[in-house]
Amino acid sequence: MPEALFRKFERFHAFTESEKEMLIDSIERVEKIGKGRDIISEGRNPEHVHLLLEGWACRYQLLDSGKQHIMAFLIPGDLCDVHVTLLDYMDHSIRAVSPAKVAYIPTRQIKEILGCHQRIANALFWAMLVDEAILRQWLVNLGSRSAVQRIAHLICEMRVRSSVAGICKENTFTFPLTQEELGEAMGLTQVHTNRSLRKLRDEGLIRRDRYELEICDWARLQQIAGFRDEYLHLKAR
Amino acid sequence: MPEALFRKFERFHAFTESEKEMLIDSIERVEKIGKGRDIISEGRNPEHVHLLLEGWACRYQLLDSGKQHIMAFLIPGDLCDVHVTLLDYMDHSIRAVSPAKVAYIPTRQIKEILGCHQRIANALFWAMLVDEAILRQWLVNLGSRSAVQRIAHLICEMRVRSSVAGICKENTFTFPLTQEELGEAMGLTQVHTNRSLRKLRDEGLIRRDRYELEICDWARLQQIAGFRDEYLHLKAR
DNA sequence: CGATTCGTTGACGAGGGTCAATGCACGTGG
DNA sequence: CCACGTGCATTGACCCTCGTCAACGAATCG
Repeated sequence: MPEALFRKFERFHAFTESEKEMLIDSIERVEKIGKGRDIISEGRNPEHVHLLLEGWACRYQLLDSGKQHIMAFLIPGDLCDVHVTLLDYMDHSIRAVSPAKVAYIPTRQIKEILGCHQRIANALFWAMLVDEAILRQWLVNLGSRSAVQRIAHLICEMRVRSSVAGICKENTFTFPLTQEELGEAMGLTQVHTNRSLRKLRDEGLIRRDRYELEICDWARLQQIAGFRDEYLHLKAR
Repeated sequence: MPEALFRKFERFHAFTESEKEMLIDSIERVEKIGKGRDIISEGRNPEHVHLLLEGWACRYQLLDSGKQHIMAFLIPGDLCDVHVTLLDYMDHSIRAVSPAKVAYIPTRQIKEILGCHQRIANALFWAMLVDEAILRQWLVNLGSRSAVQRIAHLICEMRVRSSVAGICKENTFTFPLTQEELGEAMGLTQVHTNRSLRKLRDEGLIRRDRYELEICDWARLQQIAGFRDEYLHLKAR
């Protein structure tokens, strides 16, 4: 089931069949989550770690102002909250931005794996470090780039990550965000997000049909965004 | 020597004397780093992990535009780059923003500790998770708050972290940033940073004397910033 | 078939960027 | 001790990106 996870981890090191089986066996159950529903809510420590199998999700936080800010997008193969194995408190929430399918893995199991299976533990650790690197890039994005650049950069990132997860065919992949959500992530209003997207479209860089996104000029899109993929640590070693 | 590190880790769990000794013994040497000098540069994988003992440092990245963006501030007790134990590539640089003292720990030693000493490994893991949580808050900061709020929020954070590290007396602590650096971190120009700082000063919230910063109204500063310290995971368990 | 959600467009204003000059505290060398 | 240079903070004038408010379309769904 979690092919996307294995594909991602192969960047770090390939798992043996028995390791894969162990991971699959640790899945307690799989659930479908409706679009817009929370997978985990801020506050308490859940008893499961969640692995996204299908669809997109986002980390987000509610603000005093009533607005919310999106801090990350998760795609198939991403673990939502290895955090909770060590932190006693979720400091943000995660919700599905499209219909999603989620695997529930008991926290206990993850702890056991972390303790007993060095190789898998390292892979999880590695995945967390990459997540952190992504977070840093988002920070640079918000802090130092214009609206158009920010959006272009996010598109570049999600395209590469989708490729790694095996859900990007040619130059087209699923990008199931409303302009409002895209704005919430990029620190922009929905209106300005709309205009910026339009610029990218008018320049012939991207095309959108419903929630499918096609990249028409990959080289120029990267260049405009200032995107370089090193931070995703793709090179298999 | 690394009292700040131990103080910080106590939030997670107290170390035994032998564990402390092991960490101290793993230090190969200690070096002074001049203000503005790089501790590690983007690119290759160094053979040491760096522990900050005195002074502040920052993670930063150079941009195509020639500008740079600061993605984190490090204070005594912070490990700069546990990353390099698993990632083969530093995707950003770290430099001293004030004169600093840095302990060099061979990567090999850290790997050994991660493999053999579960408790210490967990503590390192925990520290990384907290760093990630901090990063997420910075993201919210840049994405959803005004200049004054951003700066106020950073001040709140650094005050709490300084307390934990044991380098904040009463309401005063060392805040060795130029307005330019502060701006580079908050996504603002130096000029606007100046005006925003002035507002905080005029409102009687903070006072600055050289690089000492005094917080005059802690409650209101937090309120303006929208600061809540949960994300720092302070509660000792 | 409305009802709702999401995208599109316009008008206007404000927060923050840019450019540039000035002041102030140093540290250094003569 | 003064002269000078340098790094940093301060302030003003002006402009542009992006936010706000609001209305209208288009698509989807029960």
